[in-house]
Amino acid sequence: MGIAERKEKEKKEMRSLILDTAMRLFLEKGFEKVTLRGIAEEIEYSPATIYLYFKDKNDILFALHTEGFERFYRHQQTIRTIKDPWKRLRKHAQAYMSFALENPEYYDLMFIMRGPGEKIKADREWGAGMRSYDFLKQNIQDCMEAGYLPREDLDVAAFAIWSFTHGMASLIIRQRCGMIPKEAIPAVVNAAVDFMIEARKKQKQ
Amino acid sequence: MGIAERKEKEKKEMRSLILDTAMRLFLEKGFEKVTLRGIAEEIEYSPATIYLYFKDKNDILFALHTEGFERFYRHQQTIRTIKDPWKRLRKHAQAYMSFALENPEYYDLMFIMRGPGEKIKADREWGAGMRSYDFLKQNIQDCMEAGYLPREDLDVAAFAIWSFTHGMASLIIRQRCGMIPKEAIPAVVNAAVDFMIEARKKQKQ
DNA sequence: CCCATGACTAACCAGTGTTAAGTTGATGAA
DNA sequence: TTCATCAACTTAACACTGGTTAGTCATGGG
Repeated sequence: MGIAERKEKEKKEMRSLILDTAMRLFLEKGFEKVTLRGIAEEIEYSPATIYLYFKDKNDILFALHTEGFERFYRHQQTIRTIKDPWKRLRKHAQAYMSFALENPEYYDLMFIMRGPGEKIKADREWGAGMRSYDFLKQNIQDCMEAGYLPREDLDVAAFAIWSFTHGMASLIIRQRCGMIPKEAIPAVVNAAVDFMIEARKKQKQ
Repeated sequence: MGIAERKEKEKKEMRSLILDTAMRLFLEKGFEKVTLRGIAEEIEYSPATIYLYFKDKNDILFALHTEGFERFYRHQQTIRTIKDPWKRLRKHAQAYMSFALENPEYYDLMFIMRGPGEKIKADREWGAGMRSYDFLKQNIQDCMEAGYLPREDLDVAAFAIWSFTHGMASLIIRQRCGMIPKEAIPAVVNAAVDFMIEARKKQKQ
């Protein structure tokens, strides 16, 4: 089975070569500026070759989309081990931001870009996103139960916190923060998390 | 001067007809999906006619961009009359959100879309945005001075609050809130503002 | 009657997604 | 060793779309 096996591997490699290149072009050119011909040229194959590995252009964006949520979820899981719910929530926000800032292309695709086909809503695409959202909600609930946060509407709290981190991430990624010098951004983000979340901590009674 | 005057008026009307139509198409089709041919068809003129009123496509986006910041600033000014800084800050957030939700096309263009020509940064484009940002900062400072907020870093506080509202606005506009039923959105937004801002209020000592 | 102005027609040109048809080189049976 | 097969890959084209412009025409003020 050596040969079939090797071919299988090569096929996978080609797929991820295309995927990686597409993602890199996203980063560089942004937008729908990613073109099949562009990808093809970059990997030094003909445009038609790509169709041997992907159904069409959307299929590529789709694959990147799911891949993004996969990475995102894995990235979040690093905070699982933190015992104290409050510390965990804070790290949660930090992890969110570090994912966004270290993977701006993925973040953009997942949370900012007008979707490749807006119809895919109830699909397992959303499922992957939901998994992460539920993880956040669980974390907030733990904080409420531990007395760190007043027992308010869980959905509202989750939406508020998510909005806050997403707001920072998308302002930075879409370059609306001209007033903040680039090198100061991580510090400002951290301070903002303090301002918004840390300062909201209720002393355990 | 009757004739020249009338022609002047007609020219202005045509300009804003094009602008309005372009903006409406933005709303409907979104994206860079706005095409000169599309606008032309909509206003029932030939594509070439548009070039009599605008240099090129970017010129149109540009005009919409400035128009957007103009409206935005005017919208914000309605809260000027509120005396109590804390009430004013809360209304500020609400006004931000109502602008965003009532003018999603403008909001998208101004704060989310990858800019039509990213280079225009230090320009008066940014100036118009800055004016609104400074207004927010002033409001926050008033709250600090009135003892409603602890005297922390003003820039951090402004960035945090802006991020929060922008996060809500952009999640909603770019339809990442599948978990919230459409009709519940205004209420959730309000509750989130309470959660994030209202609850952060420090009693005057 | 002249011609400036506003508008239109028609086309150009550069892309873009996509596909049909051909080429080639390795694979594996005869 | 030979050679049909087949998958990978390419070429070339199709069918569009979109921004843009050159050339043309009608109308109405002077």
